[in-house]
Amino acid sequence: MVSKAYERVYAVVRAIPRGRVMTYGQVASAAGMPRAARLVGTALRVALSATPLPWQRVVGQRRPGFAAISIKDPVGGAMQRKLLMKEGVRFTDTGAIDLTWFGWSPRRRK
DNA sequence: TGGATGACGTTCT
DNA sequence: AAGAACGCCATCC
Repeated sequence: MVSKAYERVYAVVRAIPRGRVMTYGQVASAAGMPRAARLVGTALRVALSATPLPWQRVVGQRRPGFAAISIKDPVGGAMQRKLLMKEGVRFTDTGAIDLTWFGWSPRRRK
C-alpha cells in the first residue's frame, strides 16, 4: 500500500515529458508539499521496485538554472545519467543539466 | 510516542 | 568558491 503523499509525487513525476527534467523541490511543490523535497527522493527510492515510473527525470538543483544527478549510489547515478542522455538530455562538461533547455514546469505545460 | 533518516535546498562560514 | 550547518517533513523502527 502506497501513502497518499507518495501517490501525489508519482502523479507529478509521471507527467514529466520525455527529454525533460524537474528538480526534487519542484516536484514537491507541484505535489502540494513545497518544503518536502527530501520526501520526493525517498518516494522515488521506494518506487524503484514498486511501480513503473520515469524516476530518472527528477534531479537535484545545484544552482539557479542548473541541476545535476543527486543519487548517492554511484551505480544508480550512472544509470540515471545514461537513461537521460538516451532520451536527449545533454550534460555539460561538469555534469550539469541546463534547466533553461531541459527543465519542465507542469503549470506551463509546453 | 520519539528520535533517527535521507535521490533536498538554502544559508552561513 | 567549497564545505559545513541547518531547516524541512513523511516514514521507519
